[in-house]
Amino acid sequence: MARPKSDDKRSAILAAAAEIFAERGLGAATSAISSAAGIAEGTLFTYFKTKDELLNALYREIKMELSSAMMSNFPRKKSVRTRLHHIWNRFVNWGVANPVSRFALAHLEVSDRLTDESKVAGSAPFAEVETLVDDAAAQRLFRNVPEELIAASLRSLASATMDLIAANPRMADQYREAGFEIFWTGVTKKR
Amino acid sequence: MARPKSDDKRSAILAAAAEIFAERGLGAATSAISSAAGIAEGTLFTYFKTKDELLNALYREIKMELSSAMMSNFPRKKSVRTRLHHIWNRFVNWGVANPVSRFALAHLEVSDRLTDESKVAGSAPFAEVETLVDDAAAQRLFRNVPEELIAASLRSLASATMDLIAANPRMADQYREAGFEIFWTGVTKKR
Amino acid sequence: MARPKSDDKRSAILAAAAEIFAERGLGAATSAISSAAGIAEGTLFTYFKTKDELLNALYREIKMELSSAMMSNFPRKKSVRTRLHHIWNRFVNWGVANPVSRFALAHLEVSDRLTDESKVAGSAPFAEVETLVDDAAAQRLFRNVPEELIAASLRSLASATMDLIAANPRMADQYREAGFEIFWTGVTKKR
Amino acid sequence: MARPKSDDKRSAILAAAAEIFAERGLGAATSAISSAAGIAEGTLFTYFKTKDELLNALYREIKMELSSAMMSNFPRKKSVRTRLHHIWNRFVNWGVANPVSRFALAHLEVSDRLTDESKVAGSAPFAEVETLVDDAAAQRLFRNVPEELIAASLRSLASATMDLIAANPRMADQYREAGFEIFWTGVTKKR
DNA sequence: AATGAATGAGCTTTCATTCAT
DNA sequence: GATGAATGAAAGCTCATTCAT
Repeated sequence: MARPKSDDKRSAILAAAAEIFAERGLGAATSAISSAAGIAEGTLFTYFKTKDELLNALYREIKMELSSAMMSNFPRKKSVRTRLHHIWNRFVNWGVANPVSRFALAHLEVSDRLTDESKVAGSAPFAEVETLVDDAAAQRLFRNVPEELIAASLRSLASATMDLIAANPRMADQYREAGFEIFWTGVTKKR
Repeated sequence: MARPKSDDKRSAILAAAAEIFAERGLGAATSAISSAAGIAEGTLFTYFKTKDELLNALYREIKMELSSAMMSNFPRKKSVRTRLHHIWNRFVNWGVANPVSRFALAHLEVSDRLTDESKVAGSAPFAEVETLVDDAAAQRLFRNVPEELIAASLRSLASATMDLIAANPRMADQYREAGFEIFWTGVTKKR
Repeated sequence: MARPKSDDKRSAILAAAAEIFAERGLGAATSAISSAAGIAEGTLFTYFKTKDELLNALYREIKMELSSAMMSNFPRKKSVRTRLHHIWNRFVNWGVANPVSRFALAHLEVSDRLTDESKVAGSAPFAEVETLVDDAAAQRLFRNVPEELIAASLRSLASATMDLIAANPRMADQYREAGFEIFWTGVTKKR
Repeated sequence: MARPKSDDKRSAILAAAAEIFAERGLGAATSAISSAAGIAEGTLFTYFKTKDELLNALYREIKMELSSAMMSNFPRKKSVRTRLHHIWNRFVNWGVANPVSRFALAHLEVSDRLTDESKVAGSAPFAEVETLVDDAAAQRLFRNVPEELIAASLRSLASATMDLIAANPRMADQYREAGFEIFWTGVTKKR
């Protein structure tokens, strides 16, 4: 083989795309991305046939990153609360540590350019969370609310928490813990 | 003035813009908007000097709409819970009843094209909510969490609730009530 | 109406396109055409939505030109020989007088970018020639050759004649007359 | 030389080029050619420095092929009619048997990318035809027409004949014979 | 010599904005 | 003020050619 397609270059493009998209939205020019990645305009298209393909690849990549950040060292045997807390912390910490990915993801998620395959692939790694919620529901830990509202609440409260931390990083620990308490108390039965 | 700029036309443009932006994102062409508004391409620019000006005007308009939807018949004298419940219900109902505005707003809020003035103007009408939260804090109703997390939780939980209702409108009442309970329980002190 | 689309400009584009295509083939850039037509690059596309649309319009225009050149003052009542001679002369003279159209047409005819509609529209004006050949066949003027070979011979001999005239314009009259004699003698019965 | 440039590969490229150009015109990408030839994109350029060089080589190759098809077993001693008939038949049969070469050649001949050298080289093998025509002229076989019109008529009528055969292969023999009769009768003196 | 990734000029087309009518 | 044609600067993408391997 001649020069093989380099994984480095592919990664550089994805990283540059995340940065540019996070900053300027998906309308940003591919030329901005290639130049940020330090490659020629045409080279981008040997790694991703179209801009949409790049978009979808980036989405899946970020989702995988996030999922592995959330799921590494997952305390599968511990209590529901511990497991949810683990997920919450990892999620929030990931968002705080990776604002670029987070913003890029936000843009990607509201766009209409993700294929169904990407959406499926992107949500697959979160199956564990579903199981967890099912589990808890079986244990009758939750208040009498539709199950899907539980997961949605976790996601949305975590996002709100990340925003606050981004605005005021010094308060990170307090926001993160308080956020989880709101979620947990809101969602579980009173005792 | 011979022919004064017509408020009708201005409104038509804003309505068309909301629809088009909701559907296609902010990248949509101004020509799509003018044609949806039933006016000539050039006419749009006598009402809004640039596309960004239109964007910002639309943002402020939607925010005002939302704010007045939330604040009409506000039970200023009633309990904190009643008042928050009022806001919650109005907010969620508005989002459900005005999906176009809601989606347009979502696009606008993640864009980098809103001026600081717009952001300020857009949040001003929500001052009442702040006051309300202050009030409640003074009454020591809330659990020991940073105050700004309260408002953020309300917003984000309400958004999540709207999404669920949009996906499954028959469950509207259940989602709305359950959502509020999660918020209220999560945020107030245990008794 | 504001500035109405001008027929002048449309014609200028078609003329420029003929010139450029004749010279460089259909691969020539649209920007070369717009600049030759004295308009901005974008303006071309308000008159022709795509390059292919321009191509097809040009084809039909040239075919119409040619057809009206051939058919004006057509001696409908005269002998078959006179009528064929008329067509021959008009065809050859048109080609000699309009080399740009002729070359552009040559490029267009071998391209795979003409729609079926264009091909039909382009051949329609030549129905008269068909009729003429049918007529002559009915009169048993032609030698025992497939009818379609008659028309094909006329076309191809005329083209060859035009090429020779283009290479040596002073011989125009001789080539034209000699060409017709070859055609007529080749195609009709010996007496 | 370690690995000499292979004639096989050169031929494969020319064959692939003929096929691709016949089908899509000269605008076709060199990458399509290299892939059809089963070689790498870059390899094409070790055999032909530029696309234009390939174009010109292909033109000459096809012309040589055609010429040798026409001239093999040439009945040098037979009558002018027999010799012209031989050429005619070989020419037409070649075109029918090698549509790819024929179409590629058609594209090449109208392009402006052939060098003068190529044009000269391409016409050289047809010197024999010239001689033949000279010969016949000396014998006063031809009608009183410019000599160059004779060769041009042969070429153009043969092309027209090939087109008809391509459209209706079952009629091949009839078209070929009738075509020749038109040519011969058209061009020679009446008796 | 062979490979195919890398390059960047060039292509067609879109679009916010201007301006003649 | 209203209109929509005119503008030209991008945009995404292609492709002949180069060059590291």
